[in-house]
Amino acid sequence: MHHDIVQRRFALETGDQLFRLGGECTALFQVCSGMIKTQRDTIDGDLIVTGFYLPGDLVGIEALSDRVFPCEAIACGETEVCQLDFDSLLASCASRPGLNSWIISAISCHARRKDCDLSWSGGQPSRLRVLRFFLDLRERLGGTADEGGLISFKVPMKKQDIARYLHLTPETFSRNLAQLKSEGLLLVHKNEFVVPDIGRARTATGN
Amino acid sequence: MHHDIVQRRFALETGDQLFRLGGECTALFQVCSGMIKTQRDTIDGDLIVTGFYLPGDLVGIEALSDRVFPCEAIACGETEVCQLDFDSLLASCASRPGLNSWIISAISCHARRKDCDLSWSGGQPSRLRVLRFFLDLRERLGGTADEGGLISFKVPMKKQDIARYLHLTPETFSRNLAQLKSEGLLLVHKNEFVVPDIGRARTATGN
DNA sequence: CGGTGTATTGAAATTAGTCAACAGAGGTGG
DNA sequence: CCACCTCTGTTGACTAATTTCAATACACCG
Repeated sequence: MHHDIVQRRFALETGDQLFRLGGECTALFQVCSGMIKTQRDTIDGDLIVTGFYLPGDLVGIEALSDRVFPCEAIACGETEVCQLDFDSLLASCASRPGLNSWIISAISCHARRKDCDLSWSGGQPSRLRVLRFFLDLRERLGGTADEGGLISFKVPMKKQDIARYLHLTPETFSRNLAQLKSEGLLLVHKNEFVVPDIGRARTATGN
Repeated sequence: MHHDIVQRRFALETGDQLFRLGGECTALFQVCSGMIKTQRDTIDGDLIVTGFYLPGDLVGIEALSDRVFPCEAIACGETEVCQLDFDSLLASCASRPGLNSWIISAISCHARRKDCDLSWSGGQPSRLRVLRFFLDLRERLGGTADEGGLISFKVPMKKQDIARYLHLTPETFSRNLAQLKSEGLLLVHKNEFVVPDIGRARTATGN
């Protein structure tokens, strides 16, 4: 989609930095494969993860207005991204209304996602936050059905990153994950996750 | 600014609904005076506030992509808003590059704000969340300096709303507020708030 | 002067965080 | 190929924080 505005496409390895906090920003990035996480230090020195970006997602939207990145972006696993320069993007928008509404729509989606994140990243008990996180991730990743019709999905990020995203300590996250496994709501093997009974899992989240 | 794209301007009373959850969305709203809050039910039945919008802020950005509001918007106190229709907005963008980048910039600012909210809406102890909330609000509201050079600001929303925004119970919020008052970090009279010593308050937040 | 909704306060129960020790996986070098 | 090292994740006991439940105070409006 919109191949003519892609400036370049490149690959990142695990841990590679796509951009750094405070860096000047002249382009957006769209994830093609893999995963990007964004993170930032809090004012009391903790590190928190502010988002995970999957294929199709745009990274860097927060920097469009003042062109400075408010966070750093790191690849979780092997990742490919496309680079979309602002200036050529804006220039193309002028001549192509469709492109313009595509961008606005994409940014709006991003805002909606963040907004929804706010709904469940705080407040509710940690066990629900963890379960919802995996249900949401499963949905976003799509996953591939195996012979039994179950969908497994690969989780490339470190557990510590998930904990930092959910505002939990690694210990609390680990305990909750163990509990969810023992309840049979999640099956875990290495980085492969399976939700054996979606209906039951949804019920457990209160839905 | 951009008067020609304002479709209409109207006033709301306390508690009036600007739009409802799931409602069809054909326009953005810009707050002219007063305050708008957005809220939503969580899947377990709690009500949470997802944002407070002050004069200049755009409300409804999350709905741009699929044109359905993901939350409801309510006026906190007497409020005036401008309505900006999507279609005419997009049409105007085509002919006016400046308008287009203004919109993109505004949406990006919104995203950045949400992103920063995520940084402090969870995790940190409740006392810091409360203090930071008021420091942030003070900065956004601007406030008016009195004879002593201190800036007081009026807080139109209910305390319960703030609690729901910060993912705290009203009780916890109330206790923290009482503590901040007793520490002399906040002065409160009715809805008027004063931060007597900004430096000390910032230090207390860990900054 | 009630009356209703909102805010505060207290004590108990629940939850998450902290600190410390241990286990496992992955990588490096002998 | 194995031993070792390091980083990450797990588990346990303890501590600190927040929520919950219940009662009371306060403010606004009729």
